[in-house]
Amino acid sequence: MTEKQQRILDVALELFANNGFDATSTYTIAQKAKVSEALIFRHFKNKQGLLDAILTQADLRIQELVLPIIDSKVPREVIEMAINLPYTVDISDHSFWRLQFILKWEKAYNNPDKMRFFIEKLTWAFKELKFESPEYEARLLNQIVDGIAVDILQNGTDKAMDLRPFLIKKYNL
Amino acid sequence: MTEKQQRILDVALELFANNGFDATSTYTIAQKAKVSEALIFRHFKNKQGLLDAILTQADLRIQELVLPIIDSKVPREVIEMAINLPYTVDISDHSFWRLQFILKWEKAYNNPDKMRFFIEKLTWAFKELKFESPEYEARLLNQIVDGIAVDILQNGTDKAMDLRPFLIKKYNL
DNA sequence: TACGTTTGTGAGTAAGTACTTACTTTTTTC
DNA sequence: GAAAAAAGTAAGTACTTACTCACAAACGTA
Repeated sequence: MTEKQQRILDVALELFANNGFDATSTYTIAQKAKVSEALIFRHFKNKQGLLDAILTQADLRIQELVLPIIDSKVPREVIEMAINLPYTVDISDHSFWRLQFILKWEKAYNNPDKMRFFIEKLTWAFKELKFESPEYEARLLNQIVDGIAVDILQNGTDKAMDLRPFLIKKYNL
Repeated sequence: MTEKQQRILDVALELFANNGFDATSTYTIAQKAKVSEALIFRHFKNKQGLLDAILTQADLRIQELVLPIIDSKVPREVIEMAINLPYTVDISDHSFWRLQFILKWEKAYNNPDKMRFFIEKLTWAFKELKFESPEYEARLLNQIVDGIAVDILQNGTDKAMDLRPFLIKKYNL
């Protein structure tokens, strides 16, 4: 991956995340990345290929973020890490996460199975902690975490209420 | 509002909600609505005006849905209605709600204040019910309801887990 | 140093795009 | 029932879009 290639990906990610895929032209991407428009097509075949390349890099980053939770053997820790998840995302990664959530609204990119292992791990943790309905608890917490992430991404870290202490207490951690 | 005008709005809503605003051309809208493309511009001035008209109708429908909750004087009922909210939305209104959530990702349309009265009512209800942190509880429930709505809209009523009984029990209603 | 391969570009192109104009038809109003 | 207003359209226009192509520069390797 050359430097120009990565620059194209970075610019495209930012523009896709903030203006949307369809509202972003390859011409604009080329200009902002300071390369010729043709280079985009040389490297990524077409506009769709550009998005695919971004999403391939994306999947790695997502796994990276969720892996410590999947790997943990301490139920309490799993729940706590899940609650903290949306707050630990670096601001420089916000564009990337925005794109992730935006694309979920397009059928082709909405893959609920992606979060399966995460939900299963939560279920396991709640079961270990003797919660009455681990499956429901897991689903609920997953939705809460998702909701908090959306809130932070849409309104900024500062405007979003920090629910961590409240949730930690609620779950008796 | 003539029949053709309403037909344009209906078609535009569906296309905007499923393909996105930018990916939907006025030509396609006209074709599906079986009117000339020029009629769209005659009635709604431009493409943006078309979206604005849709959103004006939208605001009324949203208020309609939330009003019974705002009006209720029974705390228990307020919480219960809030929990049920996403499940009571008619399937024929799904396009409309999808658009609402999609547009939230564009700064110009993201107005967190829209939900203020709803959150304030929840806060009031939790306070009445002697919950320890009514503000936090309200925010959390708002996010849960939002999350459930997203889940239903993205994955369908059937695939989404029904969390109602679980939540009703959790809140001791 | 020669040579194949990769990286890069300027100048296209065909197919959209939102929107306008000049005009006709229908409806309303007195 | 005539005149005014509103509803409707076909055929454009100016511009943007994703994408191609012919060619040049840089690079790896023998």
